[in-house]
Amino acid sequence: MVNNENNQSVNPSKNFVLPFILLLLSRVSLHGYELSQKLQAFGFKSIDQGNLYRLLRKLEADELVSSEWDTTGNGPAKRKYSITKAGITYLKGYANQLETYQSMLDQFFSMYSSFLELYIPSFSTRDSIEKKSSQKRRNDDGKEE
Amino acid sequence: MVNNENNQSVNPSKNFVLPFILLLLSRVSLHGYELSQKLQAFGFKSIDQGNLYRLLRKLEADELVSSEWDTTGNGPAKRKYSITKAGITYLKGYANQLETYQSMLDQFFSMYSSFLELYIPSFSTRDSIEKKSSQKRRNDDGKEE
DNA sequence: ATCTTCTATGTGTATTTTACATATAGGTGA
DNA sequence: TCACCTATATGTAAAATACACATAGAAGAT
Repeated sequence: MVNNENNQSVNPSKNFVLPFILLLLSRVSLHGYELSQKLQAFGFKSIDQGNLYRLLRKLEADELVSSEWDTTGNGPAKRKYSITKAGITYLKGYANQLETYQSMLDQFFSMYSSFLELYIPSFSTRDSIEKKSSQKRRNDDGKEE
Repeated sequence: MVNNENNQSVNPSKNFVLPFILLLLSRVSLHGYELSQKLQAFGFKSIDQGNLYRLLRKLEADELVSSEWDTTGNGPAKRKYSITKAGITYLKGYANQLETYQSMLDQFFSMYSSFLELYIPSFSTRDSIEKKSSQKRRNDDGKEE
């Protein structure tokens, strides 16, 4: 799933949750259960717990994250995940993919507005849809290497 | 994949291409090969031809689209697809899903900007990233029913 | 004539991803 | 003790995707 070389899939539908995980871990170390909650707050309404834990072990095997047991605090032991250098590199790559994804959504809604005008003629006189339209943030991912 | 009831998956990573297909067909009837090209223009760099044709047959079985053979024009016969009423209903539903998807991306890039500032201190003085930020288009899908 | 290339629609199947069910175990409060 | 929350994990079915290949009409080149 995480490809060794930079042939990251261009299809945005693949592994959508992955960049969010890496982004969250880039700020602070978290364990799986916390991640699950933060992802829900992000808008992921149905992350499968089992698959999330499996994914984290896979990411660790691919060395995008590292983990250690956290026995402090209450409750059962937690496996605390941190992002690695390789993980940060991948985060940047995934962010680029998500940008193209976002521009596809912009195009979708631009065309979708026209569709609504066709089907609901009164629609164009309403101001509830403000087109975010064309992508401005572009061609700069903050590379410094 | 296309669920009969309105328990459409909330996970935006599923069937990302589907709403784009329905949107394209909402404007004009197209055959598979044309769809494939329009989707590439949309940004889908790697749609699998075989799976696209299979998906279209599946959509027809689910009655979101209908098809008829088009023997006019040159070349081999084309199967011309049109959207159905049910297809339009689903398009609206998928558009709502894509909106939540878009707001997730907004949140991602908002947080990602902070990440870049941490890792590339000079970044904040540059103006190449203009935050599109918070979602404005919301809570109105043009329902008139 | 046949060869290549482009258009156009498909099938077969392996791999990957996702969904759903279930197991284990520590801790808290009724 | 029982229910509930936290926390991690496995087993497996179902769905989606990737990759290979088949068929066939038409156009233009050699």
